[in-house]
Amino acid sequence: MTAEADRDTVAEVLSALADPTRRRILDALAAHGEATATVLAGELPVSRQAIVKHLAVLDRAGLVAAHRAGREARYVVRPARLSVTARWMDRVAADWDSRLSAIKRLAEDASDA
Amino acid sequence: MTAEADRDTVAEVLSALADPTRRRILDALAAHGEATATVLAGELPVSRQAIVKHLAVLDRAGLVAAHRAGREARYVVRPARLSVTARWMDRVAADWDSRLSAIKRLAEDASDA
DNA sequence: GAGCAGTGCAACCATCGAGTTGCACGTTGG
DNA sequence: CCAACGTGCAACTCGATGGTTGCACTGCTC
Repeated sequence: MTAEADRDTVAEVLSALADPTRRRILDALAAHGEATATVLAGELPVSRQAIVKHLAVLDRAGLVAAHRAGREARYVVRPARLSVTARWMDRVAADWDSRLSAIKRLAEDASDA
Repeated sequence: MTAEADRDTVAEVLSALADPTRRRILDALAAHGEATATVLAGELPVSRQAIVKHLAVLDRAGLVAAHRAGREARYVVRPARLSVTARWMDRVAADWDSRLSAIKRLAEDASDA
């Protein structure tokens, strides 16, 4: 995956995870291993339709995958994109850290002079 | 930091990072090491006031810190919360992974029987 | 084959938030 | 000292989106 694709992935994952209801859906989904929108709607305080929309967002972000079993649409969590985003975040944090220590070094050198 | 505080932190960081403009602000800020809202507004295609609001959000999320120098308010990035969120994400991804392999094992056992 | 689950689609509403503009206040430098 | 610069606060607009309800369709089951 290229760096640009990574950036897009990260953007989608972040905005998908920004919503509390979607995080709860992912929690419930992970707990079940596999579940339908109707089942999830039974556990969360929102309508089935709301769940369906959220699942669509999560699907676009690659955080869940769907497969049909007869008349049911079963969803599963997908960890890959989450790992990508976690790594991105770690890289950014490390980058900030090194920049900050560079600044600090400069400041100390200046006060030495 | 307790697990609950972590969850709150993560929620705030995620919704702060969900906005593309805020990510660009953080980028620019990291590049400068230290910058004022006015400077940032000069580099990004939004007004100073928009930057100010975003910086307030980022400050609440603990991703930046401000200090006054005369009539200026200088901002700096703060990596800590970002690392916390990255670790949280990694834990969740690992959790999903183990749940998925547990399911898979069950499925294989079932087909063996 | 009739009826019931379960899904999918569409229209609609309300709220939230990103962005703008205008103005008043403190700070600094000629 | 006053003029200009930078900041902070408030009011307003507007699009995105989370949520709802209603209905049509499809597949299971008796």
